[in-house]
Formats: sequence, C-alpha cells, structure tokens
Amino acid sequence: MGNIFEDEKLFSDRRKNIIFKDKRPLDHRYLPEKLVHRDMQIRQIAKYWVDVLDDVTPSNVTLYGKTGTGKTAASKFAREQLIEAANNANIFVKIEYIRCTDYTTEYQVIAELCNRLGRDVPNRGWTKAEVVNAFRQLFRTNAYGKKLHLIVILDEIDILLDKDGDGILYTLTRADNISVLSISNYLDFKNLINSRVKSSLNDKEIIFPPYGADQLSDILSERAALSFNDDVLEADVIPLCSAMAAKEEGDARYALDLLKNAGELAHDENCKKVVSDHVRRAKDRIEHNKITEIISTLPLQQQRVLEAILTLTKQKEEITSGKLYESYTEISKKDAVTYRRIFDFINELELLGIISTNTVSRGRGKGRTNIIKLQCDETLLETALYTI
DNA sequence: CCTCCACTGGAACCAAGGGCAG
DNA sequence: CTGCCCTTGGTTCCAGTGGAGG
Repeated sequence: MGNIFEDEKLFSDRRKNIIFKDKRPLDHRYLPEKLVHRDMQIRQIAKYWVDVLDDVTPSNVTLYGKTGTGKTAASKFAREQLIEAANNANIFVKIEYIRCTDYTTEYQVIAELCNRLGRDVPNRGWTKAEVVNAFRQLFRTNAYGKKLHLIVILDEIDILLDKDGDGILYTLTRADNISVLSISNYLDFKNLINSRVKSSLNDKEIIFPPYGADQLSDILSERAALSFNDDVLEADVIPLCSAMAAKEEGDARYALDLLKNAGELAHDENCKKVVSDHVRRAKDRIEHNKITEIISTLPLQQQRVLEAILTLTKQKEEITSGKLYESYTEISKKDAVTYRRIFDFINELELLGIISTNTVSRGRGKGRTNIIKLQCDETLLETALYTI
C-alpha cells in the first residue's frame, strides 16, 4: 500500500474540489489585503504610531472590543504597514506581537522579547530583575547602531494582568523608546492596574464595536470570493451566516467558522452547492466540536468533577456543591483535591459554558445552596469523557 | 439580626525545572 | 559537583464575607 496522503481518491478530491478553491481566507488568522469596516480604527492606530517615523516614541494605545471584532487583525495590519513605511524612511523600529495566553507572566514576556531581539535568555533560573536588566541593556548598548524603537503588542492582556499583576506594564512603560499596544476583551481591565502604573501608561483608547449583520456580510463576501468556487454559494447562505453571527455579539470569527464548516459539510456530502441547511447544521457541528475539544483537553481533576456532575444528573439529583464534592471524592478516591479547589473548577467550567450555577439562600438552618446544572448534551459529554 | 452554608482571597507550600557561584 | 536561589503551576490552609428565610 502506498502513502495514504497520495491515495488516489484523496488526491483527486483535492484537485477538483467542487466547493473550495482555497480554504485559507476563511481562517480568522488570515490577513487580507484590506480590512473592511475597520478603516477608522486602523487610521487611529496609525495616527499614534506615525510619531515613530519622526524618531519619537508613540503613545501607548489600548484596543477594546469583544472577540471577533477585528482587534488582532487591525493591529497586525497596522504593523505590516508601519514596518513598510519605516523601511522606506530608514527608521529602525521593531514591532513584536505577544499573545498573553502563551506568555502569561512578566518574566516570560520580557524573556521572549529579549530572545526575539537577539539576546538569549533562559526560560527559568534567572531573577526577574536579571531578565529586566538584560532587556534594558539591549537599548542602552545601542547594539544596532541607530536608535531602536520597540512597539510591543500585548494581545489578551487581561489574562496576564490577572495572573501576574501589572509589573509588565510598569517595566515596559518606564523605558524610553518602548510603546505598548494592549488588546483587551474587557472594558474594565484597567481595574487590574494600580494608579501609579496607570499614569505612566497614559494610553489612547480605541473601541472596536461589534460588527452588524451587514458588515459581517461584507466581510464574508470578500473572503468567500477568495475561497469558494464561483456560484457554489446559494444566495441566502452569507446573509444567514451573518445574521447568526450577529446574534453572537457580532463575532466575525464565528461567522467565518460557520461559512467554512457549511462548505465542508457540502463537500463531504458531494453537494454541488452550499445551501442554508448546511449552515444550520454547521452551527451544531461547531458547537459539538467545541465541547468535545474543551472536554478532552481538560485536566484530569476537572474531568472527574464533570464525571461527578454527570452521574448526579443521571440520578436526577439536585446538585449542590456539597453533594458534588461527595460524589467527586467517591470517584477520585485517593488523590482527591480539596473542597476549596473544587470551587475554582466549578467557576472555570461555568466560564467555559459547560455548566451553569445558581445560588439560592434557604434561610435559617438551611444555609445557602448552589444548584449546578449541566449546560451541554448529556450523551455528548459522556462520549467525550469516556473516549479519551 | 441570626444562622448556616456557599463562596472568596490570600498566604503558604510543594515539586519540578533551571542558572550560577564556589 | 553541591548548595542555594530563582520561576511556575498547582495545590492546601485559613480566615473571612454574603444572603435571605426565619
């Protein structure tokens, strides 16, 4: 038998895919030539960043907006543009994009920045102060011949601040020729910063409102033209995707996902066209995939918590935190984790949308009770849990 | 306004990974 | 090589706070 990737059927499927010509534009990370409906915001970023072309450190900038409103894309777009302009103007500027879900502490961010700027620094072992020093040294020693400007994009900064405090902003904003562009999903992320740092941050804010259904339609049409073959989309497909995503707080990522999955369904079923029914089923499929994905990557202890919830649900019991803990210790026997820890797990699971909680107070002698309910399909959870 | 249970915040602790000076 | 100090992610421990029916 030959290589499975060169299998004839697979090969020919790939060659003459009736539906797709190129799936990449449907990925939310794809950066198009032009970002529709984000002109304003990009221009604002440019307005602040342009200072760098006069050898002046730009203001710090903060982008706010819900998921899928184009914050990351806009900042990357601005980044490309500025690099190009700086090259032409012979200005030395580096723009480093850091996703704070990957680098979750001040140490890690600074170390990563050092590494990217060509100074090797270990992931562990050094003091925070040593790493910061090494970082500062990069600017002082003038290793590059001309003045170096650094712009750091901190995506999902709220995660970092929540975990490790605002030290990172303190160190970065203190430095002379560093400018920070932070991206946050929450408007209130500044509560995580103390006032001293806040004043040295002194940032300009740019809001990314959710996309409306019409705007989503424009985005989808543009990407669809690049990724689908001509005339395979029924006329109502894009409007439907847009309307559904508009309901999900104008999430463009979700809209793209819907469209892509609808296309894949159509392809798998050998249909010549993508129709609205595909979209509706794509929605279920995305939901389904998301949950199995989440559950299978959950740490062991949290899976056990879910298992406990599942068995209790089956027994038609009203699940309280106390009961849940009982059932949980039952399941995990020896290496059970403490009661306190369970609350963190419950919160995390709720945040992921797998369960819901509702506390009620029952008065004297009864205390408070937390009613926990499963928010996803029982059988789905069961298969996900036991087929790992 | 008391009471009981559910919940939270913070410090402390632990083990694993790693650097560095002596 | 050895001992000591660092970060990190996970946990435990403890001292609270909060809410509403009685």
